[in-house]
Amino acid sequence: MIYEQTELLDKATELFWQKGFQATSMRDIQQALDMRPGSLYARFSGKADLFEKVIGHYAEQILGRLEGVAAHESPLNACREFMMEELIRPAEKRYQRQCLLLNALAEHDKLDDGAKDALFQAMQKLHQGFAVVAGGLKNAGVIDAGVPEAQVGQWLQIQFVGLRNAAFLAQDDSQVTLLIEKLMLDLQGQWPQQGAV
Amino acid sequence: MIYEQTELLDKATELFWQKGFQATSMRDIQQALDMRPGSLYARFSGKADLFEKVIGHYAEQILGRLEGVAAHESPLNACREFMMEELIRPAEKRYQRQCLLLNALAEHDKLDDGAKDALFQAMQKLHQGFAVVAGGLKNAGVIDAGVPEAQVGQWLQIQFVGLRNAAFLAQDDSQVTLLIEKLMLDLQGQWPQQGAV
DNA sequence: GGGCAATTTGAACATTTGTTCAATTTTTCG
DNA sequence: CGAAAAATTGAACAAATGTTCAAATTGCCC
Repeated sequence: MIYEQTELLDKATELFWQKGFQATSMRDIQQALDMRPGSLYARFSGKADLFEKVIGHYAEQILGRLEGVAAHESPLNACREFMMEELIRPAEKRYQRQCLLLNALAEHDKLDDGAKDALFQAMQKLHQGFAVVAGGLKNAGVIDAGVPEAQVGQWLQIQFVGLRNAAFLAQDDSQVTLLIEKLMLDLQGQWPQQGAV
Repeated sequence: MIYEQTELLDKATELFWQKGFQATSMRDIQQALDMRPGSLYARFSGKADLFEKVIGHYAEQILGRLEGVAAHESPLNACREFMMEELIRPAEKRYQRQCLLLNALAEHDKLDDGAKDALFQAMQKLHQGFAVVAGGLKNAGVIDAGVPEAQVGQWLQIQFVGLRNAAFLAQDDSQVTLLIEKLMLDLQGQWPQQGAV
């Protein structure tokens, strides 16, 4: 069976997302893609290399979505929608409520240097995406112009990461919705002054 | 070498925290404790059982700390202190900035049913701990009496989880301190109404 | 000290893992 | 068509893993 690089990466992403890096064996991937070991190794130098590509692919996708949020006519509403889409996944895709990057980070010392670098770079890309959203929110007047975008970006990332965990564990999605509304309020709320105690 | 159960669990906790469940081999544990396989298996029925006990031990400890926070004369200050303690760890213990439970959750489908149950129970215990803190905050008048404790507890847990990740990645601890201050402001900020859109 | 129980030892086992490579099949192109 | 090039196959390997258990050691009581 032959695949385009993207299609192959999408399938592998799904597996890694579902089971994690270590728990996903090359045989799992071989079976899911109906490929023999040699064919896979002809495309990727090894499991770490494949994972590295998957991480990059995933980060690129998220970054694109966040740039879309920032460019929306109402970044605030787009931000809420983004959170809802990511957090309220149907039961059969519940594993997608967890963050692929965060899970990878939990296993980061089992990754070789290349994959580790790709992971930290992906986290940075995520942060960058949220900083762009912060910029959009500032332009829209939601946030005071004096608050640094990087700071708001980091805060948004924290909310995103924390909410994903809550959404993964939650049995009732209405709770999650309520927590997203709290996020919306806090976004428009007060921000600490740099330097002030 | 002989160990008390607690001492043994502490050592094992350190290893699992540092490397994760799968990446920590029984041989790692044997070496760290200077114990031979049979001695370990005489105390624990297997790796999963040991991990289960570690998770329980860890959750119990955190719960105790949170109850202390709630009982403090100023729960708000105690809450800030708790966050600072957990998030600003020295370089040699940076791995402790990540959450043992969250990391375990990332590997949850590699755990057997017993360990998985223990993990979900531990997460619930964490939530319970934060709900107790929320109660303390309500008593102190920080939060409006109309906001449910469980909801504030869940929100605090989200902040905790998200901040840990940020603190783990952060290169500058002053950024983390600033984000904790934002948490303090949001805690005293507005809360969404149940049922309202 | 002697004998019984409990604990500890460490070699060994069965699986699973990522990876390799010679042989085979498929594709390319004059 | 036919030969060279590229891709695919699948059996095999070496290393690591969780776990077991008969033998050796230690601890305890009379």
